[in-house]
Amino acid sequence: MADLNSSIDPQFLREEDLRQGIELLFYAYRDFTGEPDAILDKHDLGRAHHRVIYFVGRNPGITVTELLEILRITKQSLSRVLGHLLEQDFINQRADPADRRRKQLTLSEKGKALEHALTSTQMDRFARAYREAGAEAVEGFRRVLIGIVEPEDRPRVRPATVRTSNRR
Amino acid sequence: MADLNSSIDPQFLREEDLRQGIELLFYAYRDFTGEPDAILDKHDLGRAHHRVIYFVGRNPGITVTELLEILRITKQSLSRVLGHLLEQDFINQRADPADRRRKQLTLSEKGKALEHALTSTQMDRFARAYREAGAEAVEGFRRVLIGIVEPEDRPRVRPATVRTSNRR
DNA sequence: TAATTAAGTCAATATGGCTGACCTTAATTC
DNA sequence: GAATTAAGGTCAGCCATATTGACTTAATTA
Repeated sequence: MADLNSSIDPQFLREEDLRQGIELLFYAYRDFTGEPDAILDKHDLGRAHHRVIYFVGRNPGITVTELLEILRITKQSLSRVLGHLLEQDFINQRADPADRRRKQLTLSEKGKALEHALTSTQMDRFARAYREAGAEAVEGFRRVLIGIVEPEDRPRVRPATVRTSNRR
Repeated sequence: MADLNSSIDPQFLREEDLRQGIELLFYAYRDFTGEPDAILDKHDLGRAHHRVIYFVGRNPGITVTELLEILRITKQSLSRVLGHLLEQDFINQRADPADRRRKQLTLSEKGKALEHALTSTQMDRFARAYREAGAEAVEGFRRVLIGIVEPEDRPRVRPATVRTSNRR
């Protein structure tokens, strides 16, 4: 790659700043998973179960294949975790009436309760960070993170709520 | 927790926006680890090795205990991974002359080369995202992520380079 | 000298990924 | 209608990486 410390680069593209970004992402992800993990432990569930519960809750009626695309794991890996959640009635499945091979996944009431318990710890963390940083910083946070995500998975909707600056 | 959709909250604290943040962090982390993982595979190493190589490279002379505090894993878990990296001469250790119980870890030339190969893919990703988002967004990104990290692990130094706006 | 600290080790266990092979059911296409 | 394709599930085994707990060694410090 090109010399990152080239004099023509803006200062925030210097190696030191890029490394700080890498480290912040590592630490933030580490800490952001800590609280849910503690709750999951009590239910004998792991982080993989959390991810499934989260995305099923967020996308009611999602199919297994769609879930696999989000999680980027294999069907076999998902199967164990999903099977467990079905057994324990955190998740319900029903055949898609339009294509009965597909099984639509939804959270049960029990699943919704757990989803809420898990996600609310993360929302609290985000809410505090957002409040402290301010709306303009939140918009920057969003813009940078979207740039880090692979283009095909970037969120499509641009929430009206973060229109705080008059760029573009 | 309090009703997140209370009318007194700023709009960016609504549940929908908080969930978008959670998802962005998930997707960003997932994609940010993808490229290094592919390189690591070729060397028969895993993500755990990457983390060790990264933080030893970033903190030359770091001790095992200090590394454990960053990674938040157990000594036994680190031992296998670190042992492997020592065997394969990615990392060197030498006793701290001031306290010979402590072993100072550094990257070998081979380790530095791998560290660079791994990290440069991540720096490229950050550089592109930073460039597209702009200096102001980068500053917001930093501010929010720091708020998500547990206070004791927040970076201490405030780089002069990101002073691009005259806030505060 | 005794206690503490840093590091390493042995053993057992769990989680969550992976590959490969195979099956069922349903939809689509020839 | 038969053959093919697609979605989903299942079984078996493997591997990486995490855990707890008990213990050792060596070096430093009180």
